[in-house]
Amino acid sequence: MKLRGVAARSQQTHSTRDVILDVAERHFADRGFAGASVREIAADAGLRNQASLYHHFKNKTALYEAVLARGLDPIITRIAETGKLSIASEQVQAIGPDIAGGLLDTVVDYLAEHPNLPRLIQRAALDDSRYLRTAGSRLLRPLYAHGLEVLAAADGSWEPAVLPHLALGLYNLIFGYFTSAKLIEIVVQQDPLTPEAMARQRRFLRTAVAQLLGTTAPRQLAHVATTDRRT
Amino acid sequence: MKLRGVAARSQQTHSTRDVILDVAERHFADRGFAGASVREIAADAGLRNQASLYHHFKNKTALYEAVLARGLDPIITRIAETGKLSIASEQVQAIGPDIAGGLLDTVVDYLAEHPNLPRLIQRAALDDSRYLRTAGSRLLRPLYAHGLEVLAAADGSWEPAVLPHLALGLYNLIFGYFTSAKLIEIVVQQDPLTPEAMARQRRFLRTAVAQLLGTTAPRQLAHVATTDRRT
Amino acid sequence: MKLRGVAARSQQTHSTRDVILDVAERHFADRGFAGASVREIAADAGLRNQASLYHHFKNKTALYEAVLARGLDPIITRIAETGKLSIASEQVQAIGPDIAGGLLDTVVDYLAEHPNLPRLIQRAALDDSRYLRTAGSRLLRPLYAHGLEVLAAADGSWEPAVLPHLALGLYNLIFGYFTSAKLIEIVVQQDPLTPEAMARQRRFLRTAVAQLLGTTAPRQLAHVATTDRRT
Amino acid sequence: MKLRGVAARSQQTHSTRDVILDVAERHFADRGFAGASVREIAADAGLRNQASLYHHFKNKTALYEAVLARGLDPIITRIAETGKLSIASEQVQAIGPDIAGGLLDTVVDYLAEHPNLPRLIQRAALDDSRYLRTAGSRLLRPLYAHGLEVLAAADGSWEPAVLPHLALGLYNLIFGYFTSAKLIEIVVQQDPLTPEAMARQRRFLRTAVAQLLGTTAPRQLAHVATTDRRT
DNA sequence: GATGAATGAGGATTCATTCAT
DNA sequence: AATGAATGAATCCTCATTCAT
Repeated sequence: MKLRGVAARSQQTHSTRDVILDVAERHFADRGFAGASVREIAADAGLRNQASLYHHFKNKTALYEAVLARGLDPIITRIAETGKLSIASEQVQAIGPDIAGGLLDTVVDYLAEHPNLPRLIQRAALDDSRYLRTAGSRLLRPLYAHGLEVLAAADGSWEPAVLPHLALGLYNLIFGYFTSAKLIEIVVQQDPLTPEAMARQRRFLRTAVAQLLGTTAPRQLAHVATTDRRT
Repeated sequence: MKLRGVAARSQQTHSTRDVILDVAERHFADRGFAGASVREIAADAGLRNQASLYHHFKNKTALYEAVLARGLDPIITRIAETGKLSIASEQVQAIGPDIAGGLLDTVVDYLAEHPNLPRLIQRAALDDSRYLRTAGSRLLRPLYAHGLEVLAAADGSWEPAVLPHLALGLYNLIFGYFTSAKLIEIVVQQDPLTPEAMARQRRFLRTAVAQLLGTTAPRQLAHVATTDRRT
Repeated sequence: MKLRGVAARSQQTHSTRDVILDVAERHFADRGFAGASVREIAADAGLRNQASLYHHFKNKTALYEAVLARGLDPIITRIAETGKLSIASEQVQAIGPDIAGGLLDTVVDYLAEHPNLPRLIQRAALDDSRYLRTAGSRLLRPLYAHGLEVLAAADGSWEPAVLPHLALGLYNLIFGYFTSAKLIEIVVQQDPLTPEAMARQRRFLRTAVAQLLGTTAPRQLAHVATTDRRT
Repeated sequence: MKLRGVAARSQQTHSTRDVILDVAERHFADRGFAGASVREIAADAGLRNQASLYHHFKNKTALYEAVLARGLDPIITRIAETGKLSIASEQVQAIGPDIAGGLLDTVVDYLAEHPNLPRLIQRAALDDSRYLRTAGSRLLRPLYAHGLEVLAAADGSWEPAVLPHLALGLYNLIFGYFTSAKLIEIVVQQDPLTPEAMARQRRFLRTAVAQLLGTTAPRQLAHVATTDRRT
């Protein structure tokens, strides 16, 4: 069995398809859909020729959407699962903060491990790609609807009409940190993805979310904040 | 906004250069640097030939940076001015919320009038363009330093190490609304830039900022929130 | 005619090879050699992979020539057989018209049943493919020589030098109908291959051929024309 | 004024656009639409780069249609003009054969001078290109309708239902000679476009058309045929 | 006999840019 | 200040073909 190039690898951990997806994720996150080059992605994936890539993905667009789907699915799944727990419990209101905290950690952990993803998502949000329009309707909408319910139950010094804005605000608070990573590095001149920085960000998020949801006194939260799961 | 023949307009408010900048801003915001096409920008600007564009801008990059500069300058100026006021006053702590409120309105008003800008900035942040690296060091850093001072003075149950995260969070809260506009439209199926939506967003931001800075009791803020300047 | 899975059919009338030939004939006739795609032919033939096609034909050219050969052989055979009959009879002159009529029907019938063929041949003639150059020399030349003899014997107010042009004219009259089928449909807006249209064409051809050969009075031919073999 | 490559020529007889059209006509006629390569057309036209071609024609398709239009226009114009003459005269019936003879010479002369054209047209008829569908409806249909009128008036041992077939037959008789040129060369092993061959073809056509229209006795036509305009 | 994977060469088209007018 | 023309490099994608299984 004589294999050359990628083929040699394909028997191992990653299939060619997965290698391509990995490389493409990085390229799309770094340079956006328009800025990424199929030629370069193929080359970085160890393919001798662009044509090979088209054996696995019909299109640049199909590749892009496969990358997005692979990245988004776990997030959506995690959020949905956490959501179900919260729905299952009868005391949505009381359990709110804990849920929120758990969800926060879950999502932030995942994003921290896949730092390409937030940029990918943010870029997709900026282009209004067809994929987001589809995935948006199908996946994000129920998620959003559920989020609103939780927020509505969580208390409310908030007038109902403003709740959607609160929801979006929370999203921006969480995702924005990663999205602005490049910007942060330039201005603050610190790597925002070190474990220490991430720990601080997690602490900040918990407190901030608690304050915005208004269910817990800041002081209590400050206490909770010290019991970090991960340094 | 398509124009037929530059000459017709050039006597009026907009010089050809400005027309190009307007069109380019839209294109860069919509599709990013790589996705925008000089040819299309020239065409949309009413130029019959791409060559004409090069009479006004050395190349695509120069055009891009001119667009960024024109868009960023007023924001930075406004923030800087508000900042000076706050610095000038001896009672930073007491005056904080008002300042914050004023700044908020100032910035949000400006962004609402130039909805391309936040997307432009966000894209630039994702791309880590040379321009942002330069402008970032020169303009954003002092701005950021000053912002930190204000936050530090504003009280806060916040531990000092987390303050940079708070600063970034506030930025994301404010800019993210516009940045995610396309996403919002898809998920919520409402135009996020109508006067009504903007008013709600302003109310949300005031309350949220007050809660995060922790200087004012939520209840009072809720009251303040009702006295909107703009519908 | 799309097939799902070659295996299902291969036991029946058509072997995979024949299915491929059928599909290829259609594709080559519709789009020409250059315009036809091996990939699409393979797909339309129910093959899941282009590679399979190469099991049956060495390459695209071999496939093309196989299609041509399969299509041309019966025509040449039929013409040759009719020719022999005519040669065998001592009274070529007298028997001419009948032979011509028989040959006409034979060929037209065959072409009507294989409407791809005339287009295939015409395309091959336009392309000057290597195959036609070979087959042309080998098969068509004797056929042509024989045809000339028949024409020469058939009487004719025709000067000998013009006879080759007459021969070609007859060919164009017969084949051109099918060759221009697409054109006809557009201009006349009628399907030229319906039984009725074919019957009219057969009637036209008999009369026309008789007039051109000049052996029979038009009036008589008009009579013959009414005794159509088919519809 | 320093000019290189095509530019040098463009001041002279042919503009770059015309040079491209000339080259493209040859390529399309030789190899068909699919078989012709934009790269090669550009190169043959003296352009250093394919991109230059796109300055003059939007598309390969646009180029193709420009070639077809440039080739067809004169033919259609000539036929239409001859048609008007015939319509103008009150005695359509009597004048028929002369008109037919004049038209024949006009069209055959033009085709003989532009031997690419018949192959171009034939290829277009075989592909059913969008252009033919358009031009077919717009230009060819009235032409065809007019032709039918003339045929109907010209006499008629022909039953009306067969007249369309007669019209198509005449077309095939005239165009087929050029269309089958490659085939002829192979089988007859003579260049079909020499002045002598063309003269014979013209003689053949006149006699054949007269016989098919049935208005003149073959013997008279044979006489007319000797007074050739060219060679 | 069939197929998944890979590949070099070439397909048409668009890119940003330059030059002479 | 504007434009028509030209161009090298790159774009995405499809071509026919091969190889190991």
